[in-house]
Amino acid sequence: METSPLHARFLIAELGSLISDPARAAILLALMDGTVRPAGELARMAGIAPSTASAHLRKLTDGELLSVVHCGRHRYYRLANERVAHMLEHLSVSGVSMLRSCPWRGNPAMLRARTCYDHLAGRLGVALFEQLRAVDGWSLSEDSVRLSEAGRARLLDVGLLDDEQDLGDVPGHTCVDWSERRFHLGGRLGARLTSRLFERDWIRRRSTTRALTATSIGRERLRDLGVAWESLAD
Amino acid sequence: METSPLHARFLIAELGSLISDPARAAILLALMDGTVRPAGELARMAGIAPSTASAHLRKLTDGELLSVVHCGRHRYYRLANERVAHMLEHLSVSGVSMLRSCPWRGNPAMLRARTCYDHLAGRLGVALFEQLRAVDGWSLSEDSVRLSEAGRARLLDVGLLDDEQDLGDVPGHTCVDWSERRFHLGGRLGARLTSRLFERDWIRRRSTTRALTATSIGRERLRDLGVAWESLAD
DNA sequence: CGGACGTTTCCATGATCGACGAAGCATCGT
DNA sequence: ACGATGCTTCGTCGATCATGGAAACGTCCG
Repeated sequence: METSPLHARFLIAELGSLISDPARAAILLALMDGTVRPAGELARMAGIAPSTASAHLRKLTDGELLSVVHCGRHRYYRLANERVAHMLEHLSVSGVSMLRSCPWRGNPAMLRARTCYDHLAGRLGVALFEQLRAVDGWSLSEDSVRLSEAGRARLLDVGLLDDEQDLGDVPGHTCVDWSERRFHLGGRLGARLTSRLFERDWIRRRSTTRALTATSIGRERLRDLGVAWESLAD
Repeated sequence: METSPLHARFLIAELGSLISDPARAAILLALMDGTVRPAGELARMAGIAPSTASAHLRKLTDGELLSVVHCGRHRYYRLANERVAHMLEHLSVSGVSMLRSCPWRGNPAMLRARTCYDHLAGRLGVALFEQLRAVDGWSLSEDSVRLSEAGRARLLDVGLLDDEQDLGDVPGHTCVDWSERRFHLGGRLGARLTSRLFERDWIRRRSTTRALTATSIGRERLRDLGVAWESLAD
């Protein structure tokens, strides 16, 4: 169902209010790379007093643009989820790129496969999404992506899912992969499938970065899915 | 080059201010389907006095979110360009879909091929973008898409471009095609190529809608490009 | 030419909001 | 237990801004 047009204006306006202040915009920009920062540091980066920053941070968390984790006497803030990051990326209007700073620029490993928050991105993420699309593996609706029967069968086939696992109710969403200018899968479904890839030891993190590498067993299984790991290199 | 981080906060904040008012949000929502409406109608739809609406409309046009055309004693307003429309589409954060109302839902002809503002969209738009990508026809940079040498050669091959035409300097950009969850080409380059398609009579408008149909000569040429028009039907 | 209509400009009002300092609260280190 | 540190709450001031009515401007139609 669509959002009630009567209320949509208020939702948009509320969101607009949140980003209509330069200090809040600076805070959001500072967090756009996915980092987690304490309140004081954000105050300094925005050039405002701690008390002022606190008020802004409260608004942003109340508005569900930020999330906060208590840790001792520190409070660490970060973007609430990847939807917020994408929303901010798309705020550019006048041809000016406000893309989140790309730490993977010129990093082949990151371009090939990486995590985007909690799900798969890069060429591997895109390729998997496309391969499952090719076999009608997704059921696309207006605002979500779910695993179709065919998709579930496919993943069961290659051994990523078990018999009893039914992810048909888990919603995901398409996620714009700007490094590839294509879509990959995000949302809860994207996170679930990615954690399965880790559990099965098909993929592993490369050292401390968000870049990923496929294990030998993973490469075999990916080939079963129609994705040649070798071809994903630049 | 990236936008100066010092100024990005102000650009974002300015944009936020523009959409932070329910009345302005209502105006933008009313125009999100691409329609063109006079000031009085927008005032009525937003539930505010004409004088108030006039002030809002001035801000929105000054902020380059709307454009206005004089016509007699009327002033018709519309979204400034498709970037604004996409920005608004992407404003949804809380899982609520604020996608522009899709008049092509369940309309096979629109899904197959249509214009999106001034460029090609739907399955045909996506397929052409992907086919040229497959032959390295695009040179993708951070914030623009241009025709590469290979791409120019390809289009020259199939007869879409002439010898003397060099669109290498015309910038375009990727444009999210939500009906297909893929990218197609927008921006000035997208517009230029699309108008070429019309000039060559490869495609024509279907009656008065934005839906398109391929002529028989067009279908031949598209096949040369690796796009089978018949396969784009649902 | 004169009245109707659509739109904008001007103006005064009321409300909202961001700014910072001081004080309060919680936690860490010694 | 004590001060130091990180952060929030409170109170107040000043600036900004949305609002609608009245008046002015421009255009269309008798």
